[in-house]
Formats: sequence, C-alpha cells, structure tokens
Amino acid sequence: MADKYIPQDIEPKWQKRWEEDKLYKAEKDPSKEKWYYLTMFPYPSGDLHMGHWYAMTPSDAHARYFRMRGYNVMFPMGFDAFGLPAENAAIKRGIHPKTWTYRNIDRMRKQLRSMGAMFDWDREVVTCDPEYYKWNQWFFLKFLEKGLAYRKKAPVDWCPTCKTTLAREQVIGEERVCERCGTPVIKRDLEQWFFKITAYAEELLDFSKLDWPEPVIARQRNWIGRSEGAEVYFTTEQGDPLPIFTTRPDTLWGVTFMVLAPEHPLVEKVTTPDRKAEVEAYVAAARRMSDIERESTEREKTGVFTGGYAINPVNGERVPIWIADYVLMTYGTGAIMAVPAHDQRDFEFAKKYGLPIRVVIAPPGWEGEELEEAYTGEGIMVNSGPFDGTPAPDPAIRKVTEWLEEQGIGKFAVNYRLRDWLISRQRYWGTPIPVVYCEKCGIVPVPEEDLPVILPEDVEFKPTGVSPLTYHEEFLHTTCPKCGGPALRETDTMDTFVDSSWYQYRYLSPHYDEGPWDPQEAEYWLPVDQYTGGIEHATLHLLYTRFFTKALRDLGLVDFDEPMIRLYNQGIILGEPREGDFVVVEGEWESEEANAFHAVRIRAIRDKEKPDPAVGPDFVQGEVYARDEVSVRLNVGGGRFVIVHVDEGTVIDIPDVPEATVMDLIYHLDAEKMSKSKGNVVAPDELVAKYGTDTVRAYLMFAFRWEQGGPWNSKGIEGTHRWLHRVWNLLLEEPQVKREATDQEIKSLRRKTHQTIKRVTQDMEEFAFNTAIAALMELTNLMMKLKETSAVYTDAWTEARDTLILLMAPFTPHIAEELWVRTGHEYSVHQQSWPTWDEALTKEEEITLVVQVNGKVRAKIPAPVGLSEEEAKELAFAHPKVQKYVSGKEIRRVIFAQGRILNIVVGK
RNA sequence: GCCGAAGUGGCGGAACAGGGAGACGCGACGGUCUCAAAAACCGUUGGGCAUUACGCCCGUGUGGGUUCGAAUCCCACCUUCGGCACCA
Repeated sequence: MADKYIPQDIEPKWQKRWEEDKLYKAEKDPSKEKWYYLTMFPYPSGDLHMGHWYAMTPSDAHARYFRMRGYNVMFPMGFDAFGLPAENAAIKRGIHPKTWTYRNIDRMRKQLRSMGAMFDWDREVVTCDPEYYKWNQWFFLKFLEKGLAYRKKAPVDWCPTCKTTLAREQVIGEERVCERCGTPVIKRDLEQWFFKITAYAEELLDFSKLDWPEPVIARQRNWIGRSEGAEVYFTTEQGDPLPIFTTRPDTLWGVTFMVLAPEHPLVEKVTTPDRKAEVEAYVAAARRMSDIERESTEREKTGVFTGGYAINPVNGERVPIWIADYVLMTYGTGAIMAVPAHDQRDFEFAKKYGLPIRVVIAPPGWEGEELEEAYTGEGIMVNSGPFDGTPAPDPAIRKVTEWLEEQGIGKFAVNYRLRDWLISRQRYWGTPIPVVYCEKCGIVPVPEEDLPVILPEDVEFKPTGVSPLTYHEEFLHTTCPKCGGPALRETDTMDTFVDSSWYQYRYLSPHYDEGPWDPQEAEYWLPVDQYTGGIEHATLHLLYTRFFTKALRDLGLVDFDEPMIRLYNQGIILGEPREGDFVVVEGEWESEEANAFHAVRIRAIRDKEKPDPAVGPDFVQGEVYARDEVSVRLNVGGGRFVIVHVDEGTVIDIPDVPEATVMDLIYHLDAEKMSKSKGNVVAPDELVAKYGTDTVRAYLMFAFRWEQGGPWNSKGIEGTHRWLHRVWNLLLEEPQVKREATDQEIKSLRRKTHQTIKRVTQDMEEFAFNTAIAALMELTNLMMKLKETSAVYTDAWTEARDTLILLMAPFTPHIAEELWVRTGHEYSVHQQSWPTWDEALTKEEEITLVVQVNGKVRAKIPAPVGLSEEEAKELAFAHPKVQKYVSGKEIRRVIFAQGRILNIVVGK
C-alpha cells in the first residue's frame, strides 16, 4: 500500500531541490533556440493575491511546455517597486517607503516561490534599486539630447488624492478619474517634463510586426486617434496667422464663422474693446469648469463673439470669430472653421446664436431649402467657386487639398489624439529626474558620470501632500555642472511607468554596470517572444514600452522595432457570487429614521414565491446583504438598507435548517473583481496550505478560459484536488488485477495515450489550458478503468503512465516530479522532452456511422473505418429505424459526408 | 454615436474548416462501504412527454435566410461587459 498524496510534504521538498540545483537558470546557449517568456511583474503591495496566481501560474505552465519542447527558456521575475502606496504607508504609519517596499518584496518573493514556478531568480530586478533607476536617468538624458524629452507649462491633470500630476493615459473614462485611486482629476497649470511619444504616433499605429490580440490593437488605435485632413491658413483681419485643421476641406466655402478655444493665445488680440468684458468672463468661467462638465456632449453649446474677424483664404470672405468651450485647445490648432451646414456641432451653435448657414454640399434632390440638421452625407459641391459640381466627399477632399497646396493656402495634414507622455510626478518614491535649475544656465542636465542621482533616504514624511524632496536641503541645493554656481535640483520624480517601459531588457543582466544591459545577452535573448498580462495595460504600459523600444532603437541601443512579439491577455478572477436569503422580519422599529429595526421573528424564504422587498410599521422584508451575530443588514428595495437587531429571544426560522442562528443566513455578494476593499478575497496562501500548490495551479487553469477569467467557485477546486489524488493512487497503489485485458482495450489505451499527447500539445499552442487538463482527466479515467485488468503489465500501460506524468509536468510540477521519480525514472521530469504522438495510433479503428433522415439523427451503426458510400447505404437501409423513416417515401438524395455521416433526404 | 468582446444545462465550460450539441469538472439524485458520518468508489443527470420499447418532441439570446445538414456562415435585432467620444 502506497502512502497518501500529501502535497504539503512533497511540494516544499521539490521546490528546495530545484532551487539548489538551479534547475531553471537560463543561460545563453547558441546551440539552442531561445524563448524569452515574460509575464508582467507585480507591484510589491505586500500580499500575492489570486489575480497574481491566475496571471502567473498558467504562464509558468506555458513556459515549462516550451522548455520541454527543447527551447532555451528564460522566465524572469522582479518587482515594480516604486510607487505611491509605499509613500502613503510612510505617511500613515511612519515606515520608510524603502523599508516597507523591501519588506513586502521579501514576503512576496516567498509567496512567489510557493507557486512552484520556473522563475530564474538570478535575474530578478527591483526597480527602486539605484542600480536599476540609474538607467531611467540615463535614458532621460539620452531622450533629452534627442529632443524626446522636454519641459513645458501646460494645463495638466492633477489627482487631489495622490497629490500628483498624471499622464493622459492615467485618467480613466468619462468621469475622468485617477487610474490608481478613482478620484476625479482636476486641471492645474504646471511646468512639467514630457516624453515625446507623439513623435512615434504614426509608427505606433503599425502593428504588422506584432502578434497581439485584436482588442489591444483596437484600443491603441483608438487611443492614438489618427485623422486625415488639411491644415488651412486662415488669418485674422489684422493679419495674424490662424491656421486650422479640418477633415472636410471640401466644405471650406461653407465657413460662416470661426471658433477659438477659450485658452487660444489670439483671443485677447482679436477681442474688440466692446466685447472684452463678456469674453473675459466667458474665459474665466470655462477655466473654472471641470473637464467633465466641459466635455459633456449633453450640454448645450455656449460661446461669445469676440468682435474680431478672420479672412477665409479660399474666397477672401470676412467671418466673425467666436470663442466656445466645445473647441479644445489640446486638439489640432485650438481653432476651428465652422461649417454649420455640414457639421452638427456648428449647426447647433449657429442656430442658437443666429449665425448664417450656407449649404456647400448639396444632398441628392436638394432644391435650396433650409436644412433641419447638418448634412454630412454624400453630395455635390455648390456655392464653392471653382469646385461647383464636384462630388463630395470623394474626390472633392483630395481635389480641394491639392488646390490648397497649389495656392499655398493649405496642405494635407494628419492629426492625432495622442498627447505627449507627462512623466513628472510630485512624489518622493520614484526616480529623481536628473536635471538642475541654475540661475545663470537655466535647465542643466546632470552629467552622465554623476549618475545615479540618488534618492535621499533621510527624509521626513509630513501629511502635507508635498514631496519631502522639496524640503530636503541637502538634496535640493547643488552646484551647476556647467558654471559651478548654485543650482536647485528638480524635485519631481518620474512616472513609475518609465520603470516598466524597459524592465524586460534589464532582466538580461540585472547587475551590469556598463550600460542598461549587456549587449551580448541582448543579442541572444531579445526581443521578448511571449508576453502575458492583463488588458488593462493596453493604453498604458503596453503603449509606453512600445514607444520606449522605438526610441531606444533610434538611439542605436536595440536593433528591432517592437519589444514583445506575442502578447496574450488573461482575464480577471472575480469574487464568488452569492444570492442572499430573502427574509421577512416581524418586530418593531427602534428608529425608522436611522433604519434600525428590532426583530422578534425572522423567517427565511427560499422558494421562488418571494414577496417584494418592503417595510411596514411592524415588519421589514428584503434580501440579506450582510450579517453578524447580533444584526442582519437587509436590502429592502429602492436602495434602502435596514439594520435588523437580533437578540436571544429572536426566533430564527430557516427552511431545512433546524435550530438556526443568524449566522446560517446567507448574504448577497455580487461577482466583483477580487479586492481587499470588497472583502471577497480568496487568499491563495490559505488554499495552498489546504490543497497544495499543484491543486491551486491546476484549478486556475482548468476552471476558466484563461482569456476570460470569471467568478471563483470554492467547490470547484475540490474536483481538481480529487483528480490529483486519483492520479496518485492510480500510479502508486498496487493494482488488484481481476481479469485479462482484451486486445481491444490495450489498443484503446495506446490510442487514448496518443490522442492525449496530440490534444494537450495543440491546446498548449492556443493557451487552452482548461481543455488540456480535461484531456488529461480523460486519460486518467480510462486508466482507472483498466487498472483492474492485466493491461497494467503491458508496455501500453507504461507508455500511458509516463505520458501522463510528462504531460502533467507543466501544470502540476511537484506531483509530476514525485511520480516520475517514484515510478523509477531519473530526476528531473522537468528536464525531459515533451512527448510526441504517432498520428496513426490516434486513429479510431471503428467508426459510428451516423444516419440522418432529413438532417435528423435516426440511427448510429458501428462500421469499419473507410467504408464506401455504397457500403454505408447498405448498412443504413438495412437498419430497422432507418426503414421506419424512409419506407414508402421518395428518396431524393443521399449525402455521404466525412466518411461517417449519411444523410438521406426523403420526400413526403 | 464609433470600436471591441461575449450570450450554449442548475454552475464553470467543450464542440478542429458547416456534419453525432453538452467533452471534462462542479452541484444534485440514487447506490456500495460504515454502528454512523466523512472520504472513496459505482450509477443517473439539458427540458418535456412517455416509461411498454428506450420511443417521440423541443433545445446553443431573438427573428429571418443560405444549405441535404447551422452553436458554427449571412442579414436584422435584443442583452451584458469593456474601450473611445463636442477630436473639428
């Protein structure tokens, strides 16, 4: 009798052994094909949660599969260690961010090791280490030289909670909230550092070298927001240039007014004295308004006339200049030509302020009548001088643009929604930006040889919201590298997304000090072959890192265009959803205003005839949303919640639960993203302690489609655990042979073995971990059936056994290793080759001929493989059930498909 | 409004390129073992009507269509989730 499967014993044992043997150390080996496998590194928040496990363990299985396939796989891990939580911990609890961060890293490193993943810890990077962030600073200086980093004053997004500016990408949704904390952002005018990502806008739209999921590409495309059109050189009446961007140059003759953004630099100049007061009031109001209000499409458009006029270069017409907040300073030139007849926004504005509307694209059948709304469809140009009669928009746009260029009054132009990446953060725990401000020399970069600019550790954290660097005298005051005079250091630090923009390269040689990475390592390992992570980074990290790689390429540091060739996005694990009990509570109000009720009797109603949620003078009824020993929180409908107080005298009545207490009531929980604040976290550590790592890994891969994720099911994990127990007993317990196996059975075992290799291999290629494990379970089930036969003494059995262990190795590495060694093989299963299948052996020997009559399955007849249509017909028509449906009917057609389906089409 | 993803049993999910819908697992029900329970093992399990065959009907969000044959292809629509949006 073999001993029991006790994962708590075998898992630590093997983890220790693998580590001692450096089993997963990835070393350059030009004789082997490399495979750089990367999964997004975590922020060291202090605890690994289920989301990390869900992201990392399937990646690990996939990486292990490639390793067994013979690739030289590098699978590194590290920590994205700069960021605000560390600083908040410092302010709240008086722990230094560095202490907090490194303590968390230690803890998480242990938790990560418990995954049994093949991470190569010799390559670990920690981004808050000066040996790492030195290179952030070095890149910054290179970017500065190349004109890819610059400083400007601009109205920027500011998060009042995080007390720092944010990049455009870090402001989420229509509510314009902070990506980190969900607080609505506000605008502030500040001098900030930017990376010129817009220089690569066009190239970033080229996804041809990437094998990335379409949704990510779509989001990046959306974000970059390219539109083609023309720039047209309007001027003010005084002669100041007033260029505008339009996508419809064919409507230029329909311009009846111009609109400037309230912040436009020419506003002051074009405003006439009599309009000044009104214009200034409008500008001030626009500035006060939040972006949410301002950009709301629901709002009626407002604006004021400046008194100034502009000249339309196509016909010399004088048109009034207005200002309106629906024109954004940040897009195009901050000014538009208004064509009310052919743009709905301009139309509404013109209607409201009584401005003229001139049709220049005649809709089909138009006879000069007034338009009800802007016409944006196809038509013929009218009232457009030399272009009358041209079909619009095509070829009108092209022809007009060519003409504008000939006339020198405009040109073809492309505009992007993408803005430059704001990297300044008014926080302490980040990479210091390596510049100083000298009274004489202005902005002076810190010389390369003085890097890194070390983040001082002896800082004081005050809950003022100001970075402690701003009052750290020693850090602040320095000398100018150019003139030697007094200078002040930049106190802003870099966005932490800078760190993660190039970490994939630092893994190559985390301690290399002659450059950001060792070029010899880079030559072999780069670029990343497979990257995995969440889609939420589509327009953040994934856009930034593409930009970085292109910039590094232009600096001559890498010789490829894209950082990660293949990308796969896993989904999100949600909390376990539950429906609450519906209860009717009798008792009395303690305070109806305070929604407090005292219960005399609580009845749970679990059938479908629940009453509606309601309250009355002596009862409340609704769904249980929370409970403890002395109270129940009820949703009584209409968004109202009542706290029902329970005491010893309260009668609790729950169907099928004798002597029930309040604690037996189940309460409602929506399926929400697992997070601590929602209180629905399943702690992986606890599950590992209970079931072992292999079970948790296998369950995460089996129960969900990886790209989709879904709600956790605490019962489901038992099934995978049972499977591992079954495999253990199957392979280690002495067989109790009861009878001889038939040849058929032995053949079927070989067939199943080879079919399983094929299925698992193909599923691995598609990240279909769930069906791969299902296939392994099927093989297990068949072997269970045959274990009481003499099949166990055959080669087919040994082959099946070894195959099962080898195929399990990527998913459940510990039990696989233990079984491998215990079945008499040499350590380590993780150094074995992936099994291959013999196609001939996967073929069934007999088929089931499916006979359909008019498309409905009427009979299933066992038949030999490769039977002819004639033979199939013979079998089918001889079958009594087929007879029943075809006799006496006209046979119209017979279709023989796939060699195993026969469809007989009969008449009535 | 534009773009993207997805709708299949009580649940998670299978179904290669148009050919047997529901693999695998959870849950449920019945049984074996046990003083009993748990575990383990065996069986049943889409719905309905029948249960005398294991027989018939219905069934992949809805409505049409193409086809000998549709979860799969086409058209229209509904629902859910996500991204973008006064972008000129």
